[in-house]
Amino acid sequence: MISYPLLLEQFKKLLKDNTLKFTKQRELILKFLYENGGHYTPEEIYTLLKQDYPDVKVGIATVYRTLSLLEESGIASSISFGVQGKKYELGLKKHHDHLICSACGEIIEFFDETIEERQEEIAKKFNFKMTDHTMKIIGLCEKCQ
Amino acid sequence: MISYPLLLEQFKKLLKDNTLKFTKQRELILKFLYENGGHYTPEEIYTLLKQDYPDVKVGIATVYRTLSLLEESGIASSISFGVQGKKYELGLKKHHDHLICSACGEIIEFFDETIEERQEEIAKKFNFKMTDHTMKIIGLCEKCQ
DNA sequence: CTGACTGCAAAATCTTTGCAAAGAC
DNA sequence: GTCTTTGCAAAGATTTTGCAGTCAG
Repeated sequence: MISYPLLLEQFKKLLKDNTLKFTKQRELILKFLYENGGHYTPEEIYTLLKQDYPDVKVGIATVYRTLSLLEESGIASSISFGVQGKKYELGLKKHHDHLICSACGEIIEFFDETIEERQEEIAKKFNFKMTDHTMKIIGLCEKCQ
Repeated sequence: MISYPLLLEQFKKLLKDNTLKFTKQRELILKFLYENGGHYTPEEIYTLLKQDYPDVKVGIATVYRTLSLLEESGIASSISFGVQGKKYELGLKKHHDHLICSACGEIIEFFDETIEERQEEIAKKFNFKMTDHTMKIIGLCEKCQ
């Protein structure tokens, strides 16, 4: 796992390369995702940031804008919950898929080589140029059953 | 594939069993999904219905309510496009997953036994009681590459 | 008849945008 | 200084809800 200072450098470079500016808000959001390491909605990030850093002004719009930026740059990725919005996580980790508990919302990550391989084959079979893929297993986690 | 009259009977029975009423609007939406057999957003269904049956009054709210009903009853299923909403299709067919072209929006269905099996195993491994699962392969279709 | 259903418009969500002020470089 | 970014509030987009009239059983 990459260290935070390194990640920060990477982010700063990315900003510089695109003539974007490094701001306190952008750093806070990146840091939040790094330190908390889970899946969060924009709203959650906004609320928790305000709570943790009452002295720094962050608007919800900035959270959205920054998350989009992080996602476009490949630093973060999102997982969609339909009408209920999206949750974001840092995309530093190896690719993985998700098990989602429909009762408590818990998200468990997993990776399965067989599935990955089959996906490649399926894309090839349909002459699809695969750019991304997601897999969600919805159900009840151990606790909620 | 089930015939339409049979599907309609099934739907009517479902309504009766739940003390719900069989209405022209509900029938039209079911029929639309049956005859068009693809994936549609509520908005699309609403617009096309008004176009095809100018004499029948259907409100967008009814489309949403009916689609939810069909989904809850297992007659239809939806596939989520994040912020861009959901698309619905009849769920009569055998379970399948989707290849989605990010350029033209085309949706191709596929089924892969290996992936299905692995999903079961993964759920079991995490003590998850799987109720549903979705897999989307995003990419560029043959035409759009 | 009775209770469910409908369309309408208003409300609710979630997300994006316009703009003037603030901040990075 | 210049040009990007920000927060705010307003606007958008999509979906849901309240309600009085309508309709199925």
